[in-house]
Amino acid sequence: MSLKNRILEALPPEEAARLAPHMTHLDLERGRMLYEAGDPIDFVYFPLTGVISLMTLLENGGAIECGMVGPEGGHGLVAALGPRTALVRAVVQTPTRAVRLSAAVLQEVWPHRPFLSRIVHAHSEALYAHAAQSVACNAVHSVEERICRWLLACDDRVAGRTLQLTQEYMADMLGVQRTTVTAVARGLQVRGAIRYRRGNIEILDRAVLEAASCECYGVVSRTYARLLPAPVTPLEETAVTL
Amino acid sequence: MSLKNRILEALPPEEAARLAPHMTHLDLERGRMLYEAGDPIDFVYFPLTGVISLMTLLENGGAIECGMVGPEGGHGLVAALGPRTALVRAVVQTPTRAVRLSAAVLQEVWPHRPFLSRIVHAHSEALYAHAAQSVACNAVHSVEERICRWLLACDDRVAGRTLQLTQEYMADMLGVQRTTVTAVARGLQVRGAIRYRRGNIEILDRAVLEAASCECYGVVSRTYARLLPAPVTPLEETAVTL
DNA sequence: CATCGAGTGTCGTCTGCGCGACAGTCTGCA
DNA sequence: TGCAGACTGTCGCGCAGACGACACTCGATG
Repeated sequence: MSLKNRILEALPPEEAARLAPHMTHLDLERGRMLYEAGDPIDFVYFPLTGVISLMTLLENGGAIECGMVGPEGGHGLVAALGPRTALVRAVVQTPTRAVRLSAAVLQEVWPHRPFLSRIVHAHSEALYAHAAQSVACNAVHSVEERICRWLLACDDRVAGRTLQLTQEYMADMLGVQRTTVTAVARGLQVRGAIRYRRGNIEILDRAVLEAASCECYGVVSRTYARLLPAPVTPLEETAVTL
Repeated sequence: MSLKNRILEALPPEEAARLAPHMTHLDLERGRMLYEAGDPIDFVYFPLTGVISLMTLLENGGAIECGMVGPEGGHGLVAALGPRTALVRAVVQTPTRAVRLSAAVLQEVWPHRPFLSRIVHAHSEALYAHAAQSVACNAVHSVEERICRWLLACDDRVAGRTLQLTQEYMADMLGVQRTTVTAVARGLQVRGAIRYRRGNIEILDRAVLEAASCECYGVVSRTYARLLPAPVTPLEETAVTL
């Protein structure tokens, strides 16, 4: 996977040129909180690789993932539209390389640029589709199905075959017990789908994961593919990663 | 509760005047499907009373509720922005009186009207907040908590104290067993919170429901209150309904 | 008034997973 | 090189809720 953000790649030259002076490259370490719910949104983050998790907060201190932003999107894009306040917490889930853009600049430029405008709306639709599917998923699908779905979604957004995250972290995000995650992970390892090693999950066989995951992975992927710019030369990329 | 849609009520006179000629009053019977996922969106519906449910479809034919639109909002508003395609199924959940507006007119008028523009974005934020909270809710809260939350949310949107819906329907929406709903409903009836009678639920004591529901009801209500226009003269309304 | 179907009540079984406890193992750090 | 803490593995108990079966009751309809 190349280190590119698909929205930035798809920007028409003029719009890219207008925004470029306001962009900064950043490396975001895992666990860093970009926004707490209610924070003012000052910057939009476009990941080149890595996952930013959107989390719903619970009274008991827990936080459940309700969305993801990776190289297919940008976090904070929605805020460019109206109320510049974060609705949910945003946390860097895996080490992330990203481009940061001032939200004020975006907000000023956006209304006059048809491409940006379209992409902002499409992105918010895609996030809604993700959340809506997760509502149903959490209501009726098993923990194993949901874990597989989640691993695949992460893998899609991270360069390389290894995800840096612990089982405990994963359990918290999904709202399940750590011991349940361990049991499922063991099963997947036995079946050759993944390899676990102290905070690193290596994806060995996506086909097994896909078979064991619920329909939600495919449904959401297809929605993203329909709404957002396609990866640049997907065939070449596949060749490279293999 | 008066039969008014809060967005329409809050429209500045000029915007209301511009849209009025394109509006039609409708009575929508329970169960009617306004949009299937993927349908083109031709009309926006502003309920005066009643609930339109947004549903995520599952492979097994099931459909889980992932959002609600009542007198506080409008269904199809989001579509005015960009892709005029329904993301999820929309079904009339309780008998609904609504105003219908051509989406084409809205799409044409919207970009030039600051109020409409703001409201459309705020509404889509609110729907996202609802879905995001439901993701967490379905992951960690009990069926009883979720049922109470759901009854309260319906009650907020329906004129009168009686909700016309069966336990079976409710079970499908929430993605739980009908027998579980029956058990919970029995318990709530014993506690004097509701009264059940063949497809009609009467809300007798909201305080009991609130105590038995999870935090999610309050969280989402407050988000709606923050983002969307307040009910017209809420105090008077309370007096009337009592 | 008889019938039929939709809606509700109830019971029993089974299982996925929450929840707590603890043991084992790896890695970084003193 | 040994310690400490982070991470994973495993076990057992208990329960919420899935799932199926069936009986009852209300209300509409001929």
